[in-house]
Amino acid sequence: MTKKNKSNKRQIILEEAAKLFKARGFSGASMRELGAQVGMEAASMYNHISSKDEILDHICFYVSGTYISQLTEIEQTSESYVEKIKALIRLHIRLMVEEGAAVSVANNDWKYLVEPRLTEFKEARKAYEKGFAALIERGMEAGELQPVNVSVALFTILSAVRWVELWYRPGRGITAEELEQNIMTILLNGLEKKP
Amino acid sequence: MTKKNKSNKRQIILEEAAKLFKARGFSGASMRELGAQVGMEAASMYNHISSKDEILDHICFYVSGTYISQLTEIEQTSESYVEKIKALIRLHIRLMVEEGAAVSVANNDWKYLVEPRLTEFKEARKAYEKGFAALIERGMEAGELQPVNVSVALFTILSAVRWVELWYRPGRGITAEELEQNIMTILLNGLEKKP
DNA sequence: CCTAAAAACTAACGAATGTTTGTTTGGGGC
DNA sequence: GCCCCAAACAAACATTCGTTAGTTTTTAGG
Repeated sequence: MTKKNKSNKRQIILEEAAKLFKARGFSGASMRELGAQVGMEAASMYNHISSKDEILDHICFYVSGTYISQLTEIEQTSESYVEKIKALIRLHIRLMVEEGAAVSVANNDWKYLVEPRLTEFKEARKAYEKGFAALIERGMEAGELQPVNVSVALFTILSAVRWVELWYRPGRGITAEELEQNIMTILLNGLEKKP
Repeated sequence: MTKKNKSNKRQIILEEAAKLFKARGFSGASMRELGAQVGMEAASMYNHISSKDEILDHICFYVSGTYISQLTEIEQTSESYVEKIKALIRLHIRLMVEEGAAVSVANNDWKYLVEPRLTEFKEARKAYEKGFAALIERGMEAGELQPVNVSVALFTILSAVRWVELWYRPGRGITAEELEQNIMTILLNGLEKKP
């Protein structure tokens, strides 16, 4: 119980921190603001977390860990490359919809991580991009994808999915599934109507 | 001369501020850091600018002003909708390549603007998005574009172009023209190879 | 050269920052 | 009913923040 309660409070702090960091930025958010949002004094939170930096660390590596483990899973399926890429795009959209705040913080505030974790994070991200790029490259070699610059394709996909955090709200007249469908269509089939 | 010199120093401060804000975020960047980068004491900069907030204000509205004036220009041409949209995508990529720091700050740190300028900025951005969305909608009605959710198409385009700031360096083995060509192909024709 | 203005500097301000300290509180186990 | 310890608190810490004040240096014009 005690442990559970402790984990619980810690979890609440981490979740509220993700929301606050997303709204005000890591540097712009103060521990006193966070305390107010959690419902306790700033000092009290140090019973559950060890520093502001640790909060950011937890959020960033939670997100990067999720991405990487899902990538490894998708790599091992026996789908076509197009299907694997689709699955990754779906993963990005879903994570953005379900954990928008955390993903947003990992995307925008990772630069405030302190060494050596900053380097670790950058390496994890690079590994993920490399794995994703390999799928795109294989897809081209297999003739499933159009021949374009692989890095450009990779980053276009990764970015095209980022705006979801800024725009998507449940009840905006579009469901998460429709969102996926529309983004997928644009990225894979293109906007222009072919005769 | 005096006036010119003053403008000059002011311009240098604004440019270095854009770089610094991009690297460390508006909240994370201090006036003392900026002073060091400009080559003078923090206090000395107040001979040329009136506050840190004013710097951010200048950067954000310079960028939004550029976008809006270019949009109005493109709207008035007699090209097809696809061509107008292409021109806008080119504009985004070019501005990102040429003024990456300022664009980046306007994209990420506009939330630190202070009222009433914050509201003004948000309204300007909304007006721009509305104008851009109208072009997409007309393009669909004219049968030039595939029928997808207009907002999704709009934000996918706007985001797909954002990563350029994080990735593009002159001399990365790809020219700005190739970049444009590749992004345009992906967004308009799609990644998937059609039989 | 002399002078007056522009622009740089040093020093300091009050406010806000993350965090520590020491103390109080309150609920569960004996 | 008592004790204990996690968890809350208020108060204060040193540091950093944006900015101002006062002073000195640099610059340009007569």
